[in-house]
Amino acid sequence: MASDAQPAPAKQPVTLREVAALAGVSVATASKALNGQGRMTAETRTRIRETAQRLGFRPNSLAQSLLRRRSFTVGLLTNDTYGRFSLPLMAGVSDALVDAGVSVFLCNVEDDPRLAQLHVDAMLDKRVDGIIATGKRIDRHLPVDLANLGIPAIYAFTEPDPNAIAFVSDDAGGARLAVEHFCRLGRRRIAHVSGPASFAVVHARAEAYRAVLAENGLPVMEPLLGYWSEAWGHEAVKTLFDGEGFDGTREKPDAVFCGNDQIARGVIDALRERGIGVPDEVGVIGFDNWQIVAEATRPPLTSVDMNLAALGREAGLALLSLVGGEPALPGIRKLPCRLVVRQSCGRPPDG
Amino acid sequence: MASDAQPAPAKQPVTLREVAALAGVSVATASKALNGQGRMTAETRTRIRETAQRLGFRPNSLAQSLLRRRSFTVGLLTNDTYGRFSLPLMAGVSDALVDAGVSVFLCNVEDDPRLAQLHVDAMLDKRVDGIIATGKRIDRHLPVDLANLGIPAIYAFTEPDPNAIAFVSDDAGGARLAVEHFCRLGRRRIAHVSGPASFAVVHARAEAYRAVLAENGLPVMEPLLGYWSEAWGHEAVKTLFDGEGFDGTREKPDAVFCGNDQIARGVIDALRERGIGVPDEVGVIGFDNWQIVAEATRPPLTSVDMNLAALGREAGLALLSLVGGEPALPGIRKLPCRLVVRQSCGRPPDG
DNA sequence: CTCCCTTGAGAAAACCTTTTCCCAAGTCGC
DNA sequence: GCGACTTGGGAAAAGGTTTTCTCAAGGGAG
Repeated sequence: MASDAQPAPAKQPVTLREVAALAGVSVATASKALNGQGRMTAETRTRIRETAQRLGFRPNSLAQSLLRRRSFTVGLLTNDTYGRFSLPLMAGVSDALVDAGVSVFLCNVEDDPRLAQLHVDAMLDKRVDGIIATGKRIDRHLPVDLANLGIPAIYAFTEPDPNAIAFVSDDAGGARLAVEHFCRLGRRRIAHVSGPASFAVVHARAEAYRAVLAENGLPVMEPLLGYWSEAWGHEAVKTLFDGEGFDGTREKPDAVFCGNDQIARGVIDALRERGIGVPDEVGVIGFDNWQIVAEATRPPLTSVDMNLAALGREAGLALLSLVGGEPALPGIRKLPCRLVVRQSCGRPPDG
Repeated sequence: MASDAQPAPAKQPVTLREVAALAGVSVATASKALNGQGRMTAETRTRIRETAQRLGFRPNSLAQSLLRRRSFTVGLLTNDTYGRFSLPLMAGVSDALVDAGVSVFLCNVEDDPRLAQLHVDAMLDKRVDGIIATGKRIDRHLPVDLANLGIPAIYAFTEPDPNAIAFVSDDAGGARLAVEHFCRLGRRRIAHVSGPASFAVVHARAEAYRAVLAENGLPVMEPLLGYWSEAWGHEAVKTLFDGEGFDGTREKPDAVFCGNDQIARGVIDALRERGIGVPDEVGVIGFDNWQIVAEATRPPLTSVDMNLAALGREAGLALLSLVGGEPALPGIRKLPCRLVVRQSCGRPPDG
């Protein structure tokens, strides 16, 4: 026989109709009882609730969505294949939304416009309440236009045009954090090695680097722009220590602020090979706080953390309020970074 | 006025009813026309199709799902926070499903049973067609039971009980690939440095390592088990080169097969610091083929790739056929790894 | 000229829930 | 004792689509 003592393998989900029938009421009343709406005796309400509980009733979200015109789903579009940036961000988004019962479709669209359109269409068909777009790097845009989709769109860690809503890390602020930390530690010859000039963040950070040095009356060395790789970090060390040095004084750096953790790692490895002590002779600070790299570096790498999870959380909350109909001004919100101090930057001279 | 020349900002999505009205037919006929069902004159069909096209009609997936009892969504559950393994896998899953119009909810549940249950419930409410579960490592299970959910579940890169359906990488095969490659290159003293003994894959790979050496009549050194970190790679090199060596012969290794790329990187760095040439004196092969690490290693690291994207694709296709009602035998399917040869393993002596 | 069959298309039910409107019975005030 | 109001609960529509059933018209066979 089909009846056994098991706790019901939930073959077909229980519907409200069944709950209502078993509780001896109409579906309308059952619905109201479960949603705390309508008027009925307390006895009726509890009876219905208990019946629902006993049957393990869970409302069909599809039916609800159809009626409410709200699916309680959002799409997260990314072109960050390895998830270096998008996964922490996604964690934040998810965290902000899960309590509202909102689930997230993750779509990796690489840089393929056709694939991007395919995913966007699929999400539109599924009536997502909104879309969050994120990119590998702040100015590497997605190959698809999210305006005029008829649903709210929020950008995170990527800046489209200025009349969209975007959340990005405050890269200039992050750079300040790093360089000012070096200043406080008494470093006086601070160099900057960063990624390609084609990235907007490279310039934002370089500007901040220059500004902080100027404020502290320290000499500036023209930032070395190259690639986001360890190999470039190695190469940059050659230039830094075999080259001209600062301001014609031929002084060598006692600190290097790097554009990301991979560059920083390359720099540290190259310094070690030259017999230059980190952090004693030269301090190094990275950017991104990619834990797995920062902690494996010897010594462990001090790095600027962009708080991607917080960024994702903010983006999620903003989308939620947008979906809820609250108005929001377009614009770009910069969220502060934080410095995660490990051992590569050194300690204050006096302890 | 509300009418302007813009290409219609699609405020409210177009419904089938509107298409039908404009084409002068009933919704039933419109539906059939668009789905290639029913019978009607070719003229009617094309007229309806053109109307739909012109209005930019896209069927409401929610309504379809409600009726078909199929939502064209699946959930991907993971506890891999940084997405090292789950993102490539997800890419494969997504790739397998996107053409079927299926979207993927990504849920990172960390190791929190409460959070896991929350996500599973949310997905059940949304009537996902199935669930794919994946873990950080093959034997690090999710803190939630996916049996008896009433929908198909597939495991990828994680093995639950043997009467589930799981796709995992053939770790033993991958290890064979690496060790046999060393043998072909003429290496004779092949050591193995791997992760913690608490991981099943560590033993699977170690077994294969022993087997291949035995088959080739080469001496076995007891595998060194430790951690999945660079630091452990460093430490292991001490043991390998300051210790007993092979079989009391006190011979030192001329090759090291590592349990992952981070260990391999640590080993290579430590060898360089000892002045031991890689690959000339000692060859090194890693596992995971974590591109960003493997390519940054000097020299670039030869590594075993678990084909996670392929794994994801297989899992996605399997789930699809399960959802389609096709029966599938429970069991664990192992998918082959492949060796990605870079420079750390050396070339054939006469090559 | 009938009868049957085919063709083309529409009506309606179904999926599941929410919400508005409605009604019957009871209660209160005067 | 009567009107007005409250209370408890149900009927029905709505959301957008698919599918089954139904039906009218037309065509061919006898």
